[in-house]
Amino acid sequence: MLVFWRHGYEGASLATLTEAMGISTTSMYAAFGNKEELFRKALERYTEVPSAYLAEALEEPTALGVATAILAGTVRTTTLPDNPSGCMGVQGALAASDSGRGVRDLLVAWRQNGYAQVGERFQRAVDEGELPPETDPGLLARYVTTLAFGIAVQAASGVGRAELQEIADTALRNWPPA
Amino acid sequence: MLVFWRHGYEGASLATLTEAMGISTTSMYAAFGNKEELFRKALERYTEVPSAYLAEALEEPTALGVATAILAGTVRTTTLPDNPSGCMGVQGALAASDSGRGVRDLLVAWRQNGYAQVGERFQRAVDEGELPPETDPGLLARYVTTLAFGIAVQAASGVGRAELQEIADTALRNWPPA
DNA sequence: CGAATTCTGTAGTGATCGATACATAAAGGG
DNA sequence: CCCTTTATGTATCGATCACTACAGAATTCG
Repeated sequence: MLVFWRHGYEGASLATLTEAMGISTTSMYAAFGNKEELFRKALERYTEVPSAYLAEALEEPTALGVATAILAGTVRTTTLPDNPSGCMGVQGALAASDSGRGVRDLLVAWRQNGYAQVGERFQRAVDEGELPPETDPGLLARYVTTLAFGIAVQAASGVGRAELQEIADTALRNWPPA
Repeated sequence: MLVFWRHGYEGASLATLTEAMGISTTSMYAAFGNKEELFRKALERYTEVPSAYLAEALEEPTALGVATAILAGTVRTTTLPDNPSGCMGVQGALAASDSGRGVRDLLVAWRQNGYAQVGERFQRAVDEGELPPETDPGLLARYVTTLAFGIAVQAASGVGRAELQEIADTALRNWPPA
């Protein structure tokens, strides 16, 4: 997972992957089938562990709490000292060759899924009367995820954790934004 | 340039590149030296043409005008119907293998340069008294570029122009954010 | 303990990568 | 008009890609 995270899908060679996993190519193919399936499993694990902050954030009692937890989790996960900088769901395959289109589409769906979950959570906040009834929960979710993806790109560019957290704080000082 | 824009640096093969340019590999190597130099030239052209909105935006009379023009230009350029979706400066090489580290670092510097230009422009706005003196122009620039990079990721994921422009409008409705 | 079965490492598959050597075609100068 | 020079296309280079065949090691079960 760390290799895919750091180098992306196409930038991670089988040799590097198997060496990091401590197994040989044969064992990897017996266990996963091919490189794309291995990436799918790695993405599942990434979702469950480093990106677990998303599911936890959705359980925050208020919409602002959700947004705050999402951005704080993004900042933390994209700037872990011993892990690659950035978000695997973003830099795993943002652009790819024809052979990597399957994984690229997988990550598009992964990001879309994150957006949809946040949108449903904000819809609930509207339904419950926490957010004004004229609020567009989809737009709000797109706004928060856009900030998160932007933070991920900045982290991949080497921007530090403190500065990114300041950006998150600044953005959410005005809430709801619309 | 379009091939690099669409497939990224490592996802663009020499065969695809030369076919799109209408020349043979020999002519390409005689003219540019190698693939990395070709990418540098393509990035220069990208900066001068599709990304020209940045330089124009910096000449807007107000800081809000600058931010508005940057985000509007980002939305427009990342969702051109006949061009690849997204920003070449982001998806060109966000993650890469070891052999692509040079280009990855080049794009990190490219994004950092964009941030620095915006920061200087906002510093001028502070000096001229347009923005409150306690404003941190660097933080403001990081905020705007974060939104721009986030928009680029969303565009690469297939989000449409109208929705992205709504996000930009929503974000800048509160200005300055800090 | 011994035979069958599962698993793992080594070596090598064709395909494609970026990059070149060589031969041919076009262009420039006397 | 011919020779020199520059530029281009073809065919191929070694390296590496994802992937697999085969053989030996470990394990399981009678």
